[in-house]
Parts: sequence; C-alpha cells; structure tokens
Amino acid sequence: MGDQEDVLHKLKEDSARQERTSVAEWTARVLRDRIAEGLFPPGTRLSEDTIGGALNVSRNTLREAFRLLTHERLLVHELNRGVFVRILEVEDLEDIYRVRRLIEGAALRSLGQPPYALDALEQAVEEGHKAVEEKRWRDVGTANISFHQGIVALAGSPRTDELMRGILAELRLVFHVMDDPRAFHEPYVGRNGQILRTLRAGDARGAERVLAAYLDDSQRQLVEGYARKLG
Amino acid sequence: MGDQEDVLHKLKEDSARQERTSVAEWTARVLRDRIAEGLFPPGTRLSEDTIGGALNVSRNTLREAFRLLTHERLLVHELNRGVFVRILEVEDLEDIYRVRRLIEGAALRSLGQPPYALDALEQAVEEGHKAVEEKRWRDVGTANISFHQGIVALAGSPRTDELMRGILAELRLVFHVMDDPRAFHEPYVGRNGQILRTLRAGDARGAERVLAAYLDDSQRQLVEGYARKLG
DNA sequence: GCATATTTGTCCGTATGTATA
DNA sequence: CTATACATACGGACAAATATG
Repeated sequence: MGDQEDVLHKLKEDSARQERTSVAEWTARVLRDRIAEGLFPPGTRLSEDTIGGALNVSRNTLREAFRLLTHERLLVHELNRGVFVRILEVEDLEDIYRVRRLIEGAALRSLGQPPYALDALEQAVEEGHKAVEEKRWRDVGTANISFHQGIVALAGSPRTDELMRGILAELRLVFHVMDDPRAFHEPYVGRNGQILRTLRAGDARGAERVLAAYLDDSQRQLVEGYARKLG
Repeated sequence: MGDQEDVLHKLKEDSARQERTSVAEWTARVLRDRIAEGLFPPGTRLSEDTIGGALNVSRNTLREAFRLLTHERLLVHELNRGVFVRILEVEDLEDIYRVRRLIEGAALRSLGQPPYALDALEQAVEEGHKAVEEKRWRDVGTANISFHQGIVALAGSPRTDELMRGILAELRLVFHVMDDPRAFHEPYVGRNGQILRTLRAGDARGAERVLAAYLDDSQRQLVEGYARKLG
C-alpha cells in the first residue's frame, strides 16, 4: 500500500514541479478547476479530511490552498465550521454586472485608432458558434466568457485582466446552479458577433452601445432566473 | 518564561476573537499595517522564523498570512526562498495608472443626475489641507489616496472598491521608497479640491477631464522620480 | 438542554529539498 | 563542492468550537 501512495505522491510532485509551483498552489488549481466544472456545486462543504485524503496532501497544505481560493471569492470560510463553495446572493450578481459595465465599457472607450487587435475575440466567437452547432451549451458559456475577457484585454492592463478573470469565475458559480444552460448562453453568441463586427468596422463607440444593451439583457435574464431558483 | 508567553498568547487570541477572525487574518492585518506604514520597506525579506517569533504565531499560521498578502501583491513569494515586500517595477506603476484612469474615469462617467453624495470627498480634501498646514506630508498622501478611493466609491460597487483598495496599497509601496514626499503629495490637494468643486457644480464630465489631467501629471512625476531612484 | 462525536484551529517536530556563501 | 541556512511539506497532538443524537 505504501508503494501505491508513493507513486501518487511522486506524480503530484512532478506535476507541481513542472510549472515550478508549490503543492499548495497545485492543490488550489485542481480545486479551482473542479469548481469551475461544476463538480463541487455552490454550497458544498469541502472537508479538510476528505479532500486532503483524496488529493493526498496534508491538512496544512490544503488549508493554504483553501485560503487562496477564499481570497478569490470561490470559497467562503466560516470560522470553526470549514470552507464551502460560495453561494452568490442576487446582490453579488448585480455587483458583478456593475463591474462588467464599468470595466468592459471603459476598455472599449480606451481604444485608440483602429484597426484593433481582434484575434482573441474572433476566436472566441468562432468557438461559440461551433459549440452551438454541437449543442455543447456549457462550452458556449465558456466561449462567451472568453469573448468578454478578450474585450477587457484590449485595455492592455494585467491587473484589469486579473480582476476580470476573478469576476467571470464568480459568474460561473451562478451558471452552475441554473438549469437550461442553453437559454442563458446561446442568445449571446450572435450578439458577441455583432460587437466584433462593429469593432472590425472601427466603430468603438457603437460597440460600446451594443455591449451596454447586452449586459442589461443578460443581467435581467440571469437575475430573474436566479432569484426564482433561490426561492 | 512560559508565563509571559502565555499572556501574549491570550492577548493575541482575544484581539482576534473580538472581530471573529482567525489568527492568520489577524497576523495578515498586522503585517499589512506595518507595510503600509513603511516599517517594512520594499525588498525586505520576511523570515518565517523572525516574524513568527516576534508575533508569537506558528509557522503554519504565519504562512497562511503570507499567502493572503502575496495575493494582495504586497509580498512576492519566491519558491524556496521566502517572501519579500514587493518592489514595484516601472511597468507596474504604469499599469496602476492605467487601472486608475480606467476605473476612476468610469466611476465619474457612471454618475447619474446631480447632486452627488460627496461627503467622503469633502472630508478627504479637508483632511488633506489640514495635513498640509501641519506639514504632515505622509498624511497628505493618505488623504489623497482616500479622496480617490472616494471617487471610485461613487460607482457603488464593493468589488470595484476592493480592487481600488489593493491598487492604492500597491501605490503606497512606491511612495515609501521615494524621498521628498512633499513634492509627490502637496500639489495634488488643490487639484482634488478642484475636482470636488466641479462635481459639486454637477459637472461630472468636467470633473472627468480634470481627473484625467491629474492622473497624467501624477504618473509622469512619479515614474520620473521612481526610475531615477531605481537607477 | 446535555453528552458525545466530529471537525476545525493552532502549534510543534521532523524529513526533505533548495538556494547561497 | 561542501556546508549552512532556510523554505517546503508532512504528520501528530491537543484545545476549542460545532454538529449530532
């Protein structure tokens, strides 16, 4: 038995070393992915014992990983009770869209003279259409997120990019508690395409208007469904 | 000797319990304050042993605190070498101002109809003037930071507030390595006052223009001095 | 409301790996 | 290249809080 555990241990160490990260960060990445996939839905309690056993890391290391994810707002930490996958309130959802309006709008407004570097946006729209055709609705959502991350990237600010990555990861938490993912993702692929075309034509101001309408509609639809879901 | 340590321990526990936070967060808060005060200037290495001994917390707990502050970009974590108070590059400074232009500008642009809730801004300007009179230059800097935090707060988004708190904490790291704090703080008290008056008059768009010029000048002056300082 | 079991919070000792004088 | 110092990670211990019956 010690043999098999040793093998697992080595594998873990290697995959951590590969990218020169600590085991704690490796653990955080694994958990972050699980949460993003929806494998640990919001509200799930993550037991130190269970997770630590499953991933073969010590409690101390696991707690470091928990801290990281708590700081990213994916987990909440209740003193002496443990950590849970975050359940967003409707107010959180509203704040997320407030931030999106602020940042994504500012990113478009910060653009100088066309033409713009739109490769990432084009790729995201394309991936969105492909996912729609193949009815992979969850992937449609991922492509949409990727598109809006691309919009923010136009501002060329690493810190803003990171903020947005966090915000959109939070948004994913909402998606995972909703059924009918198609309804929340499919309509927006076309609208992203419209934003892209407007930008390609060099009309950043016009794109900003389309974006604003997009965010309003998306928020309305999401808040409506989410409030119903939470009861 | 166990006696005295016990007393310290109890004090620490109580002051943590008071706010219902863990010892790790209490530790992080203490360190954050020390860094903000400039007591640990950029580049300082924080030894697990030394700090842990001084604050009477175990290495495990201290490491949790380090993680938190690393995530806030106040510390950098070099694998197997420890944590250091961050030294900002000129590119960081430029990104910080990029973010400020984006966010503070967007906050002003998001304003609806006047009048606006300007209490926090008025208080910050007043505190700035008082600190100037008494030649407390560092406090002048604090008041200025507080003013711009107030601008962002006008957008009414907790997440944006938090982002800005982090950004401005980073900016403080730069201030602490510069001499002549007066030169970097005093000129801007008046300009904050001008922004405030423009807002009070209901002219958000005009305030945005003043702000943009403010940020350009401030960045230019700071980058210049900082680049010279770094050699 | 009480007693018990479970889980977290914290600390410590130690083995190993890594960086640097 | 060796030695030293230090970070990394683990596992065990016990106290304290919480959950369960």
